Amino acid sequence: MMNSALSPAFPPYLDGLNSAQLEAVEALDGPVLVLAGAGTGKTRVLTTRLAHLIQTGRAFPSQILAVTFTNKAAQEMKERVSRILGGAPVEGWALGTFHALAARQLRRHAELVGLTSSFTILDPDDCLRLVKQIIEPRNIDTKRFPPKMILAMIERWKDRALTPGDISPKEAGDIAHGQMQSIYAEYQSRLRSVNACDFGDLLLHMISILRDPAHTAILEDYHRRYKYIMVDEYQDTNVAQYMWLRLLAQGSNNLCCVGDDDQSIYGWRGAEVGNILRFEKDFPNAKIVRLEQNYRSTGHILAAAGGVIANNTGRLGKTLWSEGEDGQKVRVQGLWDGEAEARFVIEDIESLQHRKMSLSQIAILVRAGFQMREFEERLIQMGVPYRVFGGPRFYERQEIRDALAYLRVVAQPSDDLAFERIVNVPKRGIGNTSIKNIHEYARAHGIPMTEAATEMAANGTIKGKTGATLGALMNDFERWRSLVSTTAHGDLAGQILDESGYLTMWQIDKSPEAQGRVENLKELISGMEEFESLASFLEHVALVMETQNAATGSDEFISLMTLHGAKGLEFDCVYLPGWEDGLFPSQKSMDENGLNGLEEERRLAYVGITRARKQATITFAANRRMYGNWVNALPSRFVEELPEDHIEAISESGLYRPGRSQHWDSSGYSRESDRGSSSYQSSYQAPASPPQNPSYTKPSVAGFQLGDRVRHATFGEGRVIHVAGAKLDIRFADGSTKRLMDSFVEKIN
DNA sequence: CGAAGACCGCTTTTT
DNA sequence: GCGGTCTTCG
Repeated sequence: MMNSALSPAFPPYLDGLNSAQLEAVEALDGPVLVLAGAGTGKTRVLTTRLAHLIQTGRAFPSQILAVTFTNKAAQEMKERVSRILGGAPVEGWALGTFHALAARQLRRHAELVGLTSSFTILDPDDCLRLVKQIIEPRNIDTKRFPPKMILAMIERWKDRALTPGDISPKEAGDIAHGQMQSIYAEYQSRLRSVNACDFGDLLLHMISILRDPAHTAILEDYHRRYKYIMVDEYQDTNVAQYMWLRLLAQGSNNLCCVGDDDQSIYGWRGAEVGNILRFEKDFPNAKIVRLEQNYRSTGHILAAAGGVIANNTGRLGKTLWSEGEDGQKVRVQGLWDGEAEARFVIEDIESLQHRKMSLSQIAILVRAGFQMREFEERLIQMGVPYRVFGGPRFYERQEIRDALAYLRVVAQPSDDLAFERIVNVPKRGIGNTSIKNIHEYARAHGIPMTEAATEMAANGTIKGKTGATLGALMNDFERWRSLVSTTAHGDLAGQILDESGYLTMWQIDKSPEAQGRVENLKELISGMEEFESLASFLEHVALVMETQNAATGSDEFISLMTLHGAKGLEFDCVYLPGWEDGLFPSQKSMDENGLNGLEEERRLAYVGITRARKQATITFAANRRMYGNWVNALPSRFVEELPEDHIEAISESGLYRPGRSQHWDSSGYSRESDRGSSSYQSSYQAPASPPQNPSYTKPSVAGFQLGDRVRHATFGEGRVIHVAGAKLDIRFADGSTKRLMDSFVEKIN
């Protein structure tokens, strides 16, 4: 389409958009829903539209509210928009995650919900501790109703914007012996009393402020401020997020939501596909734009994915098409067991590698984390560099959370949860009994635990050595607090960790990971320096939980991650193992959520297949070891749903399942020959025989052994002193010990 | 108070 | 089969 011919003033950034994309970009006024299928240029539309708003003078950046789900997405949007606009960063707009934006608003109005503007945002760990405290005196059967379940229930209520007052006995059910409503109410009041919020509260409190008739001026102010609102991944919004958006959008009515109902995979954490399905009803006269031209995948891949997702009901309906080649059919392979599956996949990857395929273009996408181990072992054994995505994040590490707890107690003396976390870390002889006493004293007097501890140490309620230690610690906190305004917070943090003995605790620790923890703490401190204040740093950590990835040497590694983690990413070659009923679709999902659960699993299958640009390979195993037991499995029903014309069985062997239509069984298995005689084949000739060794042999440290000399791109030469799976502890020439992924080091002689 | 053994239970995860 | 949590004992 000759866009540039239409008008001489046609901005260059609109060049190359297809007609649907252009329509979405140019529909600036009124409610707009952009239904963007996988690989249809969603981000491009979003960023171009933002740039267009600014470029045409429709809005100043400060009049735009742009919402994403993850910090990563926000970051990407920021960069791409400024690139379109010529490189200068866009200043003054409200671009961020739901939580970051709501937090910013809530700091302005915190008093209206009984908080101060310096409220703490608790991490899930603290929230859980709070729940435990609340249910402890209530005689609740924690076997039947574990704290996690109770917290999850509260979170789901918050996702739906329900406050304790909204919980009917029917809604609460007989969970926790009918005490859920009162537990929730107590949870909220305890949060308030420590001047804290959980993530859900950020939106919940803002909603209650924005819809309070007593504060219409606040809502009107936001209406004046935000002329245009844009939302990414709308299919993942929960009710609370929807309500918040809706309140803010009432002013201008210029709301543009982008999403794909077929990629809604977060229902289990409160996302409401209904939000996107109902958009037209919620926003009358909404313009709907469908992006259906796919620029990512080949025809066969699209058709295979389309065939699977077509089995879902209640879709808005899109059909992806592509101008590209049909490409290679989706390959389907049954294997004997999980080990064979891993062997098959890795050997296939090696053959790709020999054909000069970049490892960075290959991904293995699993349904659940436990599937990764088998692949990791095999990858190590074969020496294929890989990286696991979605492991524990920086902020989740124990030492980081402990350090943050120290800082929180300093910055926020009423933060009881932080206080409890570190009062006896390192061990100071202030045990559970003392903590309980402090807790009771604090509750009885209506004061924070820090204050209670100070009093109790001073007035002799806690005597002897414990009292003295506690008194000294409280003095330390007082002293650190007095330094906040005069000391650079990075230095202060270093001082606190040092003087509290926390750093020493790890320095003298002999375990292999202790060294790494010390490094992490140093990284934390150096990372603080770029923040204005201790408070703004703590805010950042609470909301932005990403690790700045340390240098990883080369980017030549394959990616191993869950299907959930792969959303939004793309690779030339994608392996989708474990397509077995019960594992994928997950039995639990189907048991708990019935048809909805199954359909969400199917969307996950759709997401998985559509990650592939050129080649998708689906595998399933007849036998799998789960929780130490061998179970035999049937191929996933999603395998059956793959349209025959677009798939190819790789070999006839290993296909069992008598009595089911084995449409791939007799079809082509031409790839057999060009793979050559692989060792794995023989094991499948006789699928009736069980594996000789059910507890498969653990590869004894693939490439690396104790004492091996290795070289790392950054750290130089060293020696392997410990091996834990893929992780090696290496002592380097400078005397330091580091725990590294084996794929980042090279063996030397 | 804290270390050591028994016991359960177990998908996905961002903020 | 592993890891987190609870219980028991010194």
